[in-house]
Amino acid sequence: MHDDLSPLCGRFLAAADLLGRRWTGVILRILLDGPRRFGELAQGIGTISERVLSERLKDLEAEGIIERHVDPGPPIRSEYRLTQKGQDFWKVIDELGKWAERWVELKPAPVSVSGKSVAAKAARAAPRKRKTA
Amino acid sequence: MHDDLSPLCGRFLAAADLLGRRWTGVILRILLDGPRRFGELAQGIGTISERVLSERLKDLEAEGIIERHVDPGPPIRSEYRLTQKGQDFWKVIDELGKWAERWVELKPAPVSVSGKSVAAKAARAAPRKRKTA
DNA sequence: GGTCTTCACTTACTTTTAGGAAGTTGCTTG
DNA sequence: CAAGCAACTTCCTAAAAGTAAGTGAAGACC
Repeated sequence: MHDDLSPLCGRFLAAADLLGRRWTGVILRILLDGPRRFGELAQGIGTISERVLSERLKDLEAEGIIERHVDPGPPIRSEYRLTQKGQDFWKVIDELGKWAERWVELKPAPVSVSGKSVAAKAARAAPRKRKTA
Repeated sequence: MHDDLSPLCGRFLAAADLLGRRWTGVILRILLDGPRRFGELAQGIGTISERVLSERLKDLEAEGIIERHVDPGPPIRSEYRLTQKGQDFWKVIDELGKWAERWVELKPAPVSVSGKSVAAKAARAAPRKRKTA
């Protein structure tokens, strides 16, 4: 079956662990478009909390994936940009994006189309993003 | 900068959210090698708790990424396998693996080589996998 | 010059998710 | 019939993430 896959070694586990933290993929996706400031990232993502964004940026910086540049030009502004290690992540993000385009259907709203409840199974799980409550 | 990337739309966010749950990438990586049973997955991953593995498998099944086949041949056994949607994920996992090969350095152990503490920064964060405690 | 606002974060507190271990069900083996 | 799988659940604790409010420095407004 895809016997040409990279092996499941410690390296892979570390990478999966990184991407397995919430928002990491989205942050990387945005930074691949170019450097961004803290506020821009927060806005671009929309639903991330500043607390977690701050945490994630520190994680990524510690991993050497992004760099933080502070411009103290009085209105103090910081900017985050990808290192080479981070830039190199682009193929992963791109493939994820392609997969999403092919397979993810936006659920427009839990409406039923011709009697069949479209978002049936989704309803019984998903305590993530219950912003509506 | 990579202006040919897929857009940051709802589809991407959903995909990133999926992969942003811990263990998802690793489970997919293993299933890309072929169908696996619950116990095999648990063993293959090593450090996942059965509780979470069970949860993650249900998530993935609900998303239509894997299928659960129960073989009631008295020793009841279940088997998980990828659907087409799941198989199609292979490029993402493969790129992640390639990135990991290029950029992830295995930290052999927190030994100091010639006086310099090797795992210096790693030490102050990482309450994940503190199995050693 | 006192007040207001922005930016980039922190702190404090709550909820959700993950980890760890023991229990459950159904069937088999000694 | 006690023990042992296999595949899960349950229960309980410990990390993460969510939410809101606060901090500090620099302008901008009045």
